[in-house]
Amino acid sequence: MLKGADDSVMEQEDSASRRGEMTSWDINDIKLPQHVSQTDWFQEWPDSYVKHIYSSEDKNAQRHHSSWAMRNTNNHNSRILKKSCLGVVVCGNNCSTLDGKKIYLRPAICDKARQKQQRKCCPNCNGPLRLLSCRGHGGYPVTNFWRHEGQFIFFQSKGAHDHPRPETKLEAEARRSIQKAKTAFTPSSLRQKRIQEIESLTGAAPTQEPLPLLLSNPPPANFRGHLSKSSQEPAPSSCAGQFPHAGTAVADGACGEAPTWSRSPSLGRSPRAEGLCRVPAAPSTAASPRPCSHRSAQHVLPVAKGGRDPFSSDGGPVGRGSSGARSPLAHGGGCLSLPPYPAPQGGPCPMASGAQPHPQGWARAPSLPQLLNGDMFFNLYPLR
DNA sequence: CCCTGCGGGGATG
DNA sequence: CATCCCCGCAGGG
Repeated sequence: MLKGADDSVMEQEDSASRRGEMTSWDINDIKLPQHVSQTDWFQEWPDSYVKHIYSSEDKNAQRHHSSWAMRNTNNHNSRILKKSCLGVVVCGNNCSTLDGKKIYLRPAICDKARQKQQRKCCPNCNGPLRLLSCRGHGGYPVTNFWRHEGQFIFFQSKGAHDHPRPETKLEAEARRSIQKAKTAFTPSSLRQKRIQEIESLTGAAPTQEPLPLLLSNPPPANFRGHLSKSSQEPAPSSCAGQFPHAGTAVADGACGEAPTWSRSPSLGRSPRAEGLCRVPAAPSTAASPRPCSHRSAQHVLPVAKGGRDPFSSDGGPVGRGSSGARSPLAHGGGCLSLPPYPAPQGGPCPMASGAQPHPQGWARAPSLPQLLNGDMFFNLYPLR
């Protein structure tokens, strides 16, 4: 409300240290600052032990949103909401899209949905999907805390994400709905036939490929609806697909490599299991109704109760000396992880502004302002 | 279907 | 005591 849009980026850094007003408190304090001269714009990608004070009017803050995939964690304290990061879903084959981007899907928040998600195939190459869990906080997932106090909503994050950014919530939703729309026409059983029909008619591979939206397609009609609905939460990063440079920013050499893969030796099973998913070298021809069937391969994880996180690669946190092993810094910066999907004009990124100044490696944001220049930005961000 | 928040409860330190 | 996690439930889109 007091801020200009254009200073959102620099502001963060600023806000963090603004006269100690912002940092002199801890989410656990009995008393939090009562008078705050300025509230922060909602931060879409908070990272690295930051604190923010939002207006209690801020929709995103009210909903405790984050573009990181955060799930509710019970801390047995109803006054402070705690959420922990689920990491990011990557392609087990470490494939790249035609424009060189890596696959960084948003882990489903719901446990069940997440398990189901992992049984699906990479939208790009049909390979198996793998959940790269977050261990940015002493071997544990990064945690975010929210506390509603009077006129403000206090936010604090602990830990630095040690993985690429997943799709934003809107991007994930958009992708889902597109896919659904694509398959909606055909009642499952007929799908195959249908596709073949189309194929024969058009003489070309049906648009039914692995995952359409991957390579640039118009966003679903309802996308706009989504956006406008949440016009309060417009956004940046997602204007990906359409922006050439977005792709370059993505992972590539920098991000998805080595450390990433060395990470989960024990996932489910032997990597062989992936074989079930056909993994064409050339995604473009992969087409056809692929029955991705590496199902059983995954949920096999014997979930010993108490074992932590059955989904992710390994049992415990620090356990495998991982934290030291994969320092984000090793990846060189600039991993935007903009999803390979096209982004509707105006970009979905619901949340707001900024780019995080913290050079922790992954968290380099694509500077919203760069993507959306002035006008657009303002349109998306009605004054509040 | 899935997201979100709540809260009981177990495991571990 | 603390923190971590898992699970089911309920409300809502």
